Amino acid sequence: MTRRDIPDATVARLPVYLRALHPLVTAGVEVVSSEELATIAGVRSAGLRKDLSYLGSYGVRGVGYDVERLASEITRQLGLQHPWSVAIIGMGNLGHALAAYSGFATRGFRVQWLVDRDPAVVGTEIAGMRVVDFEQFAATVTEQVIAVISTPPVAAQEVADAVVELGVRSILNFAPGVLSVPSHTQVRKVDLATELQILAFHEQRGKDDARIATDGIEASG
Amino acid sequence: MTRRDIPDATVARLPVYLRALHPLVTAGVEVVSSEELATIAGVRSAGLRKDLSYLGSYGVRGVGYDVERLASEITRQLGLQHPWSVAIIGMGNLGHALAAYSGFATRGFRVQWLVDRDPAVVGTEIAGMRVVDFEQFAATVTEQVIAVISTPPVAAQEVADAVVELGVRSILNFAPGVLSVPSHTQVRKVDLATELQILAFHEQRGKDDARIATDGIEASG
DNA sequence: AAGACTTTGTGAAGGCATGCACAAAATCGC
DNA sequence: GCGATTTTGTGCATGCCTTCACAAAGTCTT
Repeated sequence: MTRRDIPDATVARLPVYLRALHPLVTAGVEVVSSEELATIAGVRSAGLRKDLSYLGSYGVRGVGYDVERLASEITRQLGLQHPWSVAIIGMGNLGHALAAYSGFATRGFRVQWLVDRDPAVVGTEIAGMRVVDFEQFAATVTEQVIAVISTPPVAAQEVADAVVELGVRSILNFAPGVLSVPSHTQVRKVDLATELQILAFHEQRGKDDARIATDGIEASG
Repeated sequence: MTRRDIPDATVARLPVYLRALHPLVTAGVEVVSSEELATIAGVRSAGLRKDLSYLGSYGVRGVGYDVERLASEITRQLGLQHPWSVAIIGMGNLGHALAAYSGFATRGFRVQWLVDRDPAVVGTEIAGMRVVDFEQFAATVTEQVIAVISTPPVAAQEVADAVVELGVRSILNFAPGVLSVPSHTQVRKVDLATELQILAFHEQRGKDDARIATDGIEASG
């Protein structure tokens, strides 16, 4: 059982497990069963066990998983031992909210740059950080950085090209529309209106179906 | 070919196609081939054709798809002929940004309620709308409504219970963590930190893989 | 009117993910 | 110590989604 090739579906769930583990770690719980953790995470226990098996064998039969060890193993696998630097580009409403979002810091990320091209915004302070223009950003980037694009749609491609040019290989894109990037660059997209439209479809169909989970995150009550 | 049971994966892409069609409609383009539209939407043409085939036969062989007809058909299928009412609950940074987000209005949604429980926030105006408390919201809801939960994590479950009680059957949840809802209620989740963590995993693995698409939205350039 | 050309719609195949069911492995009680 | 009990790890079956490849169906040219 090599630790290479973890299925994409599993990778997408590891953050969920990590999050589910966090309160247990804090509460000092030492051991958790796949059944319990699956309930917290909103998945099936068999799937959880299979997912964890890709990381190696970190459970004890008849007992369960060592909470702390499992959390640290997932953290390691996700590459979150050291925080990642994040640049938020586009300081509109959304960029503003993202800059102030505390969830990044608590989950392994450090927002290091707030970038905008509007001279009226550059130099102002948002959530305790000074907004810089793209040139200043480009001049100060040294390490690996994840770019978050929260510009208006028309500017998104241009920004993507520019950050790729800087060596960025991971982009989280909030602007609707498709980004063209080189093959070595990964893009994840969050489109709020799309999410609502999917909900609308099912709500309209209504009655028959329902309970469709995005990532298998939801549990019934 | 009944028009029931459209696969989930297809439903999730219909909004993308609709968005890709929009500029074509605006530009007055009359016909588009699956190849062209697939490029715009960032998918493969074969998959696009299969997806569209679930809606019925709206293309003409040797020609392509009538842009306007296709757009209106997808709009109809998604249930977007009439705008849906949306309530944003939790007027923190994110709720604030969502309230001001223009993308909802242009894509079939009308934000009708901004809800918060902080008395200091209730009554204030955000993006031209007055913030109400939950009681006022509950008292004025009549029609179908989609609830967007942008509260802190600890309040999310409580809010979910409350809106379900009001008859809401569709929830878009920005709060990390699992929501327990009755089986007739659908929840979609957007977790920003999770998205970054997935990026971090691939960036760390680096080199070998990359170009992993969230929804198959990205195109290479 | 017929043949060349284009593009859709779809059957079939392959790959991936999920869920089941159970053997393997550990603890606990006596 | 040994059998009962618990819980993991995983082989297998099932179902879903994607991709391929091509026949069907239309347009265009001559």
